[in-house]
Amino acid sequence: MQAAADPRLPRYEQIREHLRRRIFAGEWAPGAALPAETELAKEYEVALGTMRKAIELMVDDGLIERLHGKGTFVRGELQQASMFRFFRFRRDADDASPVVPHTVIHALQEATLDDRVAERLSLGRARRGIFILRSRELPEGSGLLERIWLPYPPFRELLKLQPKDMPDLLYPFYRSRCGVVIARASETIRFATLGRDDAALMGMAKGAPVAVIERTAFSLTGEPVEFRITQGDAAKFYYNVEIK
Amino acid sequence: MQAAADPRLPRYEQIREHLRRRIFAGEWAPGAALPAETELAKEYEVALGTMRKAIELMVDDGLIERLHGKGTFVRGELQQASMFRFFRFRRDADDASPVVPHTVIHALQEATLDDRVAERLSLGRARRGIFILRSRELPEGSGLLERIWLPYPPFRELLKLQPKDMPDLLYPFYRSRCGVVIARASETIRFATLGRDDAALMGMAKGAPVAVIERTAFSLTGEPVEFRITQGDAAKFYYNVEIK
DNA sequence: CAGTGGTCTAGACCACTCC
DNA sequence: GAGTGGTCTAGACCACTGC
Repeated sequence: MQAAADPRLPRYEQIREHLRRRIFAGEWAPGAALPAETELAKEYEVALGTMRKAIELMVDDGLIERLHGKGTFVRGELQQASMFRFFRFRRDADDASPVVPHTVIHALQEATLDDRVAERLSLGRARRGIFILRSRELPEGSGLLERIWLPYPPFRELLKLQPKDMPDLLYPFYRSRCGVVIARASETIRFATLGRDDAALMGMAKGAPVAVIERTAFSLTGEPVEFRITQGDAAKFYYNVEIK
Repeated sequence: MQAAADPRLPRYEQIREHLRRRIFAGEWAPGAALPAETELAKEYEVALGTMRKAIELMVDDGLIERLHGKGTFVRGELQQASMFRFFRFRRDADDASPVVPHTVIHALQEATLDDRVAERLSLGRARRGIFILRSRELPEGSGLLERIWLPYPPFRELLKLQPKDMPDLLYPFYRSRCGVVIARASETIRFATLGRDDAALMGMAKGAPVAVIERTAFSLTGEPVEFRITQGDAAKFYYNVEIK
């Protein structure tokens, strides 16, 4: 049960790495509680302060979460991942409106993942996988157009679904039906203009400017498991960055 | 010398706040070293661990920086603030080319700050201030067009300059000539199309798509002291976001 | 070498949650 | 009240920097 990592690293780094592996190995499922810090300190034969440091680092990593008086828990889904956070679709910018966008599935099918997608998903070369094309619409009108590529395993399950049974939120579905927890994502933003087909799907003019967000989503184990390209009206794009 | 903050807060929070104030008050200039942690622990009459916690928080805030074996230093300028980080202007994406963009000053003058700008700078109402219009160009060709608004004090000094004496990098200049250190900034990204005049200045077509970055920059004391609107070719805009 | 920050210990007591 | 994480102490020793 001892950490077998590089002994030149501080103990708390070794412990962090070891606990991370145990979480990846499924010893504690997402949402489950880790042993109390005093337990873990005993188990790893270190002082409480050292254990706390290791745990704090994992909290910073976003891997676990601490709740005073309750315990330390493996983080569930990635939060704040909605593509709508990049856009201002609300009528009057009054905040408290947790409207769930309506989803329209245009395609849900097997597909060959081309080289670009295969590279993002760290697949050796082009392979069979799953392709989804969908719109996400708010009552106000226009919304987002989304293309999603998934590797065949572990997402084969999705092909058994009727489009009408597709959930609005995919990540909880990935977890419950495919056993994959999305823990992290990398997104790039750029601008482009709409091709004819996409324009028709979005109810916008051909050549209209759009913001394009490309997201690679990673599982708890750090593997890229989903690649997604989302397009939305550039005029409604809005994003904030804090630097220090 | 003791912290006079809310005594219900943890000691390390009180100490953090107190040290922050002392830095703002100029007790240690940017780049200067704070006393050693053992000294500070004695001064505040706390254990070393408590002092370290307070210091770690300030490091996370970006206010100070620790160097093993050397000391703890007040951070100098805001880093990574270049507007070019939002764009891909490089020829072949070969990285190691620290090219300093060439700056062209189109205007440097007194101006009345309109309500929108005055609000961003937390000025009661429209006031006199300074307006700068400049281009930042790379050898490759097109670049960025920048509008900058500054309140009259402490930037009056700038008006004595000839445009040819304006430095490429403003923040070090603000510090050395106006006594203002930029410590933090808030940026929003949106999309627009070029008006006729801006298009001419940028050597682009009227109506061409641009990414617009609006930045409010804050001094060490937390006051907004500069408002800036930067425009660049939307086709070259590129930004990355990591979420977890 | 002296002086700095980094790691680690072995405790004590407090604050919060839940039964 | 039992169990959890949060705060704090008073030390020890290690690792890095610069004279």
